[in-house]
Amino acid sequence: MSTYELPKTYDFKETEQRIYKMWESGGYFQPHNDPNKPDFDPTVKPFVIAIPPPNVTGELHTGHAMFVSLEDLMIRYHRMKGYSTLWVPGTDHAGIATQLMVERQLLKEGTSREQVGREEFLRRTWAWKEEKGGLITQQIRRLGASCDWTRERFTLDEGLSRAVREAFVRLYEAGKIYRGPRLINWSPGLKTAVSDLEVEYSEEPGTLYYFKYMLAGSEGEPAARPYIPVATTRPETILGDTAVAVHPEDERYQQFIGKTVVVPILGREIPVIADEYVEREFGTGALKITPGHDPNDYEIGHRHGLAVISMLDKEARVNENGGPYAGLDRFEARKKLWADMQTAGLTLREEPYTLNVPRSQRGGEIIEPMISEQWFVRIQEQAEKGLAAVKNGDIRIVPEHFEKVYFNWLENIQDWCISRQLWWGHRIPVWYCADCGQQTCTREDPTACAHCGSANIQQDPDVLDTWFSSGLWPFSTLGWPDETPDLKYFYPTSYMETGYDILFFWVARMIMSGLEFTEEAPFHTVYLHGLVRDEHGKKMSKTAGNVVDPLLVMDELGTDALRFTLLVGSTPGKDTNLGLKKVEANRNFANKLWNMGRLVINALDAAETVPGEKAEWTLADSWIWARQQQVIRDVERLFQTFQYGQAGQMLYDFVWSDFADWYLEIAKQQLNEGGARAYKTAETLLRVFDLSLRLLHPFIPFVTEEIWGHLRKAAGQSPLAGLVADWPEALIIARWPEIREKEDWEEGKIASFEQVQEVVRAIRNLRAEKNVKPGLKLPAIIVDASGLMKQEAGVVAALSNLDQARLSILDSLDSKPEGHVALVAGPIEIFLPLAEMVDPGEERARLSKELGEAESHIERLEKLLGSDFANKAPAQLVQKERDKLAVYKESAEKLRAQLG
RNA sequence: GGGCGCGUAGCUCAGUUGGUUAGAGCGCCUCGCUUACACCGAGGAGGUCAGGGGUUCGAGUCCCUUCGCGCCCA
Repeated sequence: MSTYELPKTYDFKETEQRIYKMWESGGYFQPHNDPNKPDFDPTVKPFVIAIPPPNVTGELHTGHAMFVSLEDLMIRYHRMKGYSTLWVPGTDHAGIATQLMVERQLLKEGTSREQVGREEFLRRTWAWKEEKGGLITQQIRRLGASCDWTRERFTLDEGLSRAVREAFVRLYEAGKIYRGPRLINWSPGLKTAVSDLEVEYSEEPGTLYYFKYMLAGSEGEPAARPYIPVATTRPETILGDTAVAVHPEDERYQQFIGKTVVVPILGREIPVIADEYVEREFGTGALKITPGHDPNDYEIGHRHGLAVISMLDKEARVNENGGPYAGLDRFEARKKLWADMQTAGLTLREEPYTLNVPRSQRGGEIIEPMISEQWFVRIQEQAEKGLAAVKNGDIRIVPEHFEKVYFNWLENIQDWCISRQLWWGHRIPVWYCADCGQQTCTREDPTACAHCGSANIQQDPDVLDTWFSSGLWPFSTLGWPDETPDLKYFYPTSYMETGYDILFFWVARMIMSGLEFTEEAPFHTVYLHGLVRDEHGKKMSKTAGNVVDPLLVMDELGTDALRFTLLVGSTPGKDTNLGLKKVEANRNFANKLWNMGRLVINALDAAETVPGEKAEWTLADSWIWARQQQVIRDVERLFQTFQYGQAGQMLYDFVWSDFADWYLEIAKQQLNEGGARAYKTAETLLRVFDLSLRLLHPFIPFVTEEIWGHLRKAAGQSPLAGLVADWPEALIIARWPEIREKEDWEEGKIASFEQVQEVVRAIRNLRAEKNVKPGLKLPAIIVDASGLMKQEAGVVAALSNLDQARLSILDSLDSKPEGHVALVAGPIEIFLPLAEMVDPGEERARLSKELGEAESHIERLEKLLGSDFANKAPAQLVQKERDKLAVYKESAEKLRAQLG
C-alpha cells in the first residue's frame, strides 16, 4: 500500500542544488514566448526585470540576497500567471573596485599599472575577470534566482560597449556633452574624479582658525593696521584665495567693500566683495573665497568673476601657486602656513569645531574639490524629462514617498561628470589631433582626424563613469542600439527593483538615459527596498563584526528560510533587521510544510478506490476551502499593492494555523471513516495543499517545488490521479491560483466552524487549567439548540479529547447536572464531570470573572449602539456589533444561571 | 538650513481605504515524545500603540504639537 517513504526532516542541503539544476536545464528560466523563435506570439504579454548588476568583483552580501529574493518573487509570480517572463542577469565592470583589485595584485608582485602599461594592465584585468568574475553569479544562483542565464550580460562585453559608444557619440553630436575645466571631487589616492554621490560627509572634530586679512596699502605698526578677521577650517587654502566676502548689509565691514586685502605670506592683493551668501553669524561674518577648492566659493567666484587658483596638484600636494609651500602635502602645508602666520602676527585664535569632512565612499580618504579638465553631460533637459515621467505617471515609484526624494534631486541636479582617470572601463571615444587641435568622435575608431585628415591623432586617455554604462542597462542588455527582437518585445521592461540607496546613482540615470535614447521610460514601476541591518537594527560593518554572511545562513538553515525571512516582515522602502532566530523559525516553517506534505501523501493511500457513492463536504472541508479562497483573494490584492511581506505572513498563518493545526487534525478523523468520506477528504487535502504550495512558491521555491513533485508523483499513482492530470511537470511553471468570486455559503460555514473552534478551545483550556490528564477521555454534556454540535460531535470529541460514547448533546437542559463544571461558549454550554477536581469557590470565581467580562462587553456595546454609531456607521458594521451583543447577552444569561 | 522616516508585548517587527477585543516570531511559564512534524503539539502570562491636543459616531491608522532616534539633500 504505502509506496512513499519520505524522511522525517526536510533536507534542504540535498534538495536545493538538485532542484536548481532541474529548473535551469529544463529551460524554465527562459521566457516561454520567445521573439527569436518561430512560434512567437506577439500578443502574449511579457513581464521583464533587468537585474541590478552586481559588481563583478563582488561577493554575496545580504543586499544581494534581498534584491534577488524580491525580484525572484516578482518573476516567479508573473511566470505562474502566464506572462512571458524574462529576468535579465549580468554584472557590472565596477571601474574603481576592479581596478583597485588588480592594482593590489600588481603591488604584491612589486610592480604597478604604470610600470606594466595600459595594454598589459587591461589584459590582466580581463584575465582576473574571467577567472574570478563568475563567483557572484554562482552565488546568486544559490539564492534560487530564476533568471535567464542564456541572456547574461556584462557591461564591458562587446554589445554593451557598442551601446555605450553609440550613446556617447549621439550625445556628442547633439552637443549634449562637453569637456572643460570645472570644480569636481578629486580623489588624490585614486587620482581620478569621483561623483558627488560617491562622496560621504562625516562629522569629525577639527579646528576653526581665526586670522587677519590685512587691508592693502595700510601703513604703520602691524598691530595697529586695519584688517578683516576671517575664520576658516582649512588654512592651507588661503594660498588659493581670490577674495574675501562679507554680507552686503553687515555694518561691521561696510567700509571694506570694494577695497583690497593682502593674502597672508603670499602678499597677493585680492578684493573684498559683498555677497548675500555670507552668514553674518558664522565665524567672524567674513568669508575667505577659494573658488579653486570649494564648491560654494566656486559659485560665488563665478558670480563675481573672480580668478580661480588651483593650489594643489593631483596628489593633493601644494603646487607652484603656493609659493614657499610648493611641494608640501595639504596637511603639512596647513601646519606650516599657520605657524608662519603666527610668527607674522596674522593669527587671532583657534577654536575647536566640528567639521563636515568629505570622504571617499571607497577607501575613506579625504576628497579634495579641485578644478580639473573633465567630460560632462548637460543634464538639464534630461532631468526635466525624468521629472515629467514620474509626475505624469509613466513611472510609478513604490513606496510613493521616494518620489519626493527623486524630484528634489532632479530639481537640483548638476551637470554629470562622466570621465574618470582610470584604465578599466569604456574609453572615451574622442581623438585629439596634434596638427589641427580638433576633436574627432566617431562610432568606429578613426585612423585620421576628421577635420584635417592628419594621422597624428591620439585618443583621450580617460574612461567613462561606470554608471554611464549602467544607465543604459535596461535596453543595452536587450540589444540596443540594434532593433533586436528582444528589444522590440521585452522593452520597456516592467519593474525596476533595487535598494533606495541607489535611487540617484542608478535609477534616475536609467530613467534619463532611457528617455534620451529610446524615447521611452525604461520601466513603468520602480520598487525600492530598504537596507538589511543586523538583528538590532545596526548597520552591518566589518569593523562592528555584525556582518551576516548569507552563504553561511544558507548553509545552516537553507535558502528558503533566508528568503522567507527577508521577504516577510519587510515593508517597501523600509530597512529590515535580519536575525538568525527569525531565519531559524522560517527553517522550521519549511520543515512544517514538508511534514504536511508527508501527511497528505499518506492520506492518498486512504483513498483506496474511487467510491461508488458521493460524499458531501463536511463543515471542516467547507471551512478550509472557504478560508483558502479568502486567502487567495487577499494575497492577490497584497501582490497588486506590493505588500509582499504581508502576503507571505498571511500564507504562513493560513498554512500553519488553519490548515495544519485544525484541518489536518480533523482530516485524520475523516480519513479513518474510510470509503467516500476518506476519498473526499484526500481530495480536499490534495487540492488545498496544492494551492498552498503554488501560493508559497515565489517565496520559498525549493521546498515547495520538492514537495509538489512528490505530491504530483504520489497522486498520479493513486485513485486521485485524475486531479493531477493537468498539472505541469514542475511547480515553477504551474498556474497561479485564480481568484473566485465569494460565494454565499462561505461566511456561514466559516462562522460555524469558528463556533466549533471556540467550544474546543474552551474545553482544552479547562483541561489544562485543571490539570486533567492529557490522555484521559472525558465524558461530557453539551447543550446546543442549533444542531451544530450534534453535527460536529465527532470533531469536537476528537479535538478536545472527549469520550464520544459518553458524550450527550442536548437541545436544552432544565437544571445544571450534578458534579459538573460548566463552560459557556456563546450560545453553547458544556458540562464536564470534574466537580470533584475543582474547588467550588474557585469555580464560582472563574464563572464570575467570565460573567464580568461578558457584562463589560454588553455595557460597551449597548453604549456604542446607543450612540451616533448606529446612525452613521455602515449598516453592515452596525449589524455585526448587534450580533456580538446578542452573543454576549446569551453567554451572560447562561453564566448567571450557572452561578444561580 | 531644507526634506523624509521611525517610536506598537522583554527583544525584533507586522498592522489594508480610519471600523471598535491590536497580531507574529523569538524569549518566558504549565503540560505533553498521541504513527506528518520535538525544526512539534495544547494551554497561559505579557501592550494606557512615545507624551499632549484636535478632526470623527469611531484614531495605532488622519491633522497639529512636544520629546527621543535615524536617514537623505545642502
